[in-house]
Amino acid sequence: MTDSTDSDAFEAPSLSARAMAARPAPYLDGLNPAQLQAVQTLDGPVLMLAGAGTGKTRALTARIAHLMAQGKARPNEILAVTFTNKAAREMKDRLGRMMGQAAEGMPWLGTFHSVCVKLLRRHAELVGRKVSVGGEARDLHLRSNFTILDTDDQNRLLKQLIQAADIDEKRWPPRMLAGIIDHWKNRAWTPDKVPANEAGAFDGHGVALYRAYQDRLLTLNAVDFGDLLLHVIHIFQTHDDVLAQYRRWFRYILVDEYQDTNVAQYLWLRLLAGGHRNICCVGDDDQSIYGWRGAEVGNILRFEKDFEGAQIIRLEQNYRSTPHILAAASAVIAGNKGRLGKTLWTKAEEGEKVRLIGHWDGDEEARWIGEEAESLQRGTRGLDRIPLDSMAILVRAAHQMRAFEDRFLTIGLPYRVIGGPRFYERLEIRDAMAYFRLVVSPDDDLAFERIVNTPKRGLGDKAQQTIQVMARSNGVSLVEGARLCVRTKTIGGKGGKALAELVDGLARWRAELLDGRDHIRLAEEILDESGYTTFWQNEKTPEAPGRLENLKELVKALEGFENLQGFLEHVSLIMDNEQSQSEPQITLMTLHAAKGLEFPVVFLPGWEDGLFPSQRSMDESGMKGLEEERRLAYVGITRAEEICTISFAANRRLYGQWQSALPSRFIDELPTEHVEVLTPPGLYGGGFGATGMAAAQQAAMSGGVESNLQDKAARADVYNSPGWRRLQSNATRPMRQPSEAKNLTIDATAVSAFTEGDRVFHQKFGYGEVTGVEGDKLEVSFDKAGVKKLVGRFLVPADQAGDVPF
DNA sequence: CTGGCATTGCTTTTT
DNA sequence: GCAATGCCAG
Repeated sequence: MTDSTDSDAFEAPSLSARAMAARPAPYLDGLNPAQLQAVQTLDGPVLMLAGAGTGKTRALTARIAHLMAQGKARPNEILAVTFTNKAAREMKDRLGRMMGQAAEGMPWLGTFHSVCVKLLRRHAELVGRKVSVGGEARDLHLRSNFTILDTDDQNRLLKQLIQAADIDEKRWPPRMLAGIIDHWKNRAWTPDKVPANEAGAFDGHGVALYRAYQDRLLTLNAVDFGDLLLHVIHIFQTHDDVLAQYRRWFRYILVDEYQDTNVAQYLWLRLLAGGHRNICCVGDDDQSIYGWRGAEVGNILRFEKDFEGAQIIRLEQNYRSTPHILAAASAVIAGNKGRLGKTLWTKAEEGEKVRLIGHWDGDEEARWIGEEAESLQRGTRGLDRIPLDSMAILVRAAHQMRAFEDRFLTIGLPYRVIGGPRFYERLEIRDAMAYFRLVVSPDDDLAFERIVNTPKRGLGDKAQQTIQVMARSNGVSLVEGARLCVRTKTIGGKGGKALAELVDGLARWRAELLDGRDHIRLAEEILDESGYTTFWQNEKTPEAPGRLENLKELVKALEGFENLQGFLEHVSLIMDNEQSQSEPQITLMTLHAAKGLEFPVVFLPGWEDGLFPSQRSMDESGMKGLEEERRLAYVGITRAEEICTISFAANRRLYGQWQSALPSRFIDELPTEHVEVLTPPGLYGGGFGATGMAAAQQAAMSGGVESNLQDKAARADVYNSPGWRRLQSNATRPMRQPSEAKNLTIDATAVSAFTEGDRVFHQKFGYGEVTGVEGDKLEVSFDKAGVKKLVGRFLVPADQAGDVPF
C-alpha cells in the first residue's frame, strides 16, 4: 500500500463512489440468481461453493467490481488471493475488461506467495532470533532484500546440513528432508512446534536439521517458499500492532480455490479476517486434488464453524457440459463421503452420452484415440469438424503420455504437452538465452532490453531511455541505437565504455556465428566475454552456485543441436507451449494440470485399478486417498463440454513389465443410462482380433510365458467384471466400420522428401539420420533420442533447422 | 573435475 | 524401460 496504512481516513463512501453506485452496473448483467447473490452479499463471511463450470471467476470478478462501485473499499483495500500466477493474471485481465482503468491499482491481488513477499519485504526485520554462528551467539534478523530459494537451492543447502550432521545421505536424501520440512511448514509448524509424534522423522534428526536449516537461512538472509507464509504468520502472531494495521487496511478479503488451502494459509487468512470477518472464500470441495501437497479439504468443510454466521452460496448452474456428462460426473463424485454437496444442472441440450471403451493394451488405446481424434477432426459420423485444439487427453500420471506421443509422431498428429520442465523459465537461463538470441537475431529488442544491464554495466533507466530514443528516431533496432549512442558519444563515461564493450562483443560474436564457429564454443564465449559467468561467480547469494550449474547445463543442452539457431527454435517451442501455435494441436496433460480448463472433446485413458485410482495413493492415504482420486475423476469428466470418452486397457507395460489390470472401480460407478459402451475394433465380432493377438505375442516375447498366461487370465477377468458386463449390455454399435481405420496403413504410393542417409532435425528429438524409408513413413536414428519411426512432416533437413518455424 | 557406467526407483506440482 | 542419480576412475 502506497499511502499510509494507519490513517483510517476512508470512513464513508465518497461522493464519487456513491455516484458510481447509483449508475446501472453492467457487471451484473447476465448473472444468474445464485451468482447475483454471491456478488451482492458483500459483508460478513461468505462461502461461494462453485461447482465445475458454474461461472466462478465471473462471479468473483463481478464481486470485486461491486465492492468498488458500492464504495465499500478502494482497489488497494481489497485482498484477493489465488494459488497460481495464471489465476491471478486471469482475474486482473477480466477486471480490466470489466471496469477499465478502475481495476488498475489492485496491488493486493495475487498469489498467497506474492502477497506474502510484499508483506515480508516490509517487515523483514521482525523475523529474527538468536543464532549461534561458529559457537558465538548472534542476534540475527531478516533484511528486506532477502532472497527466495528455489527447490534446487533448498536441496543443496539441506545436503550440506545432512553431511555436516554426518548422516548417510544415501539412505536419507536431501529431497526427503525437504519434503518433511515442507510438510511441517504447510502445517505452520516452526521447529519448536513440531509435535512429538513427528520427532522420529528423518531417522530422528528431522527437527534438529529443520532448526539448523532455518538458522542457516537466516544467516544467508534467505527464505524458502514455505517461509513466506510462515514468517508472515509469525509476525502477525507476535506483533499485534502490525496485525491490527492490516486488518484495518484489508477491508475485504477474497480467496480463490479455497479447497486447496493448507493449514498455514488457513491460519494466515483467519488472522487477517479476524476483525471485520469480511471474507469470501470460493471453492469446490469436490475439486480438492492437492491433499498430497498439504491442502486440507477440511478447511472448506469447516468453513461454517470457523466463521460463524457464514452464508453459503451454491453456484450449481453449469455452463460447460452436456447433461450426460454432468450426470456421469455427479454419479461418480456421489461415492465420496463428507461432501458439502451440490447438484449441478444445465440448460444445455442432451448431446452424446459419455463413451466407454476397453482396449487390449495401452498401445491399442493410444492408436484408437489417435484415430478417433483424426476422425473427429475430419468431421465424420455426421458431426461438425472439430479442430484438434478443441481436444484434450487427460492422464493420471505423466508417464502415460509417452504412448500417445509415440503414436502421434508416427501418424503425424500435431500435439502439445502441457506441464513439463521449467528449466527454461529460470532467470539465468532466460538471460543466457537472451544473449544467444541477440547474436542470432540482432533485432531482438526484447532480448537486448533484458541483458543490456545484466550483468550490471552502469546502464540505468536514463541510459536505456537514451538508447530507446536514439533507436526510434533513427528507425533502427536497439542494438543499432546503442551503437549510435557509442559512436556519437551520447552516452559517455563509465556506462558508455561498458556499452561499447557490449556492442563490440555482440558484433564479434555475430561475425563468429556467421563464420560458422562451433556453436558450443561460441555459446561459452558469449557467456564468458559478456561477463555473465563472472557476474554469477562474484555473486555471494546462496543461489549463485546453482545458477552457474544451470548455465553449464544449458551449454550442455546445445550438444544435441548443430547450431544456435536450431537450439533457440527448439527452446522457444518448449517455452511457448502456452502461446499461440501456428497449427491446431491436440493437448496432452495430467488431470491435475487440467483443473480449471475445458475442452469440447476430452479423452480420459488409463482408467484401470492401480493406475487410476493410483495404487500408491490408496496405500498411503487409504480412504482419504481414494476419495481424492475420485475427485480427480470428477475433475476429469467435468473438463468435457461435448464429448467425453473414458477408456482402459487390459494390459499395460509398466516399468518394462507387462501388467494386467482390471477396469477402474470408478467405471463401475458410472451411471449406465448416461454411458454408451463402444466396441473396440479388436473386439468386434467376438474375441480378440489381429491387434490383440499381436499384442499377446509381443507380451509373450518380452514378458515370458508366465505373463502371457497372466494376460489371458486378465482378459477373462476384465470382460467378466460386473461393471464391464453391466455396461456391455448397453453396448450399441461397433465404433467404426473397418474401412475407417484405413488412414493408419502406410501409404506406399507417397513419396517421402527424404532418403536414406539424410541428416534431419526434429523439434522433440533433435538431430538424426534417416535409416529407412517406407512410403511416407521414415525410420530415423536420432543422435540423442534413439531410433524412431515417424512421418516426414515433422522433419526438416538438418541444415534448415534454424529457420523453419514449426 | 568430468565423463562414463552402474544402480536405483519410479504419482500428481505450484510458489 | 528409462531417466536420474551416484560412484569411481582417469
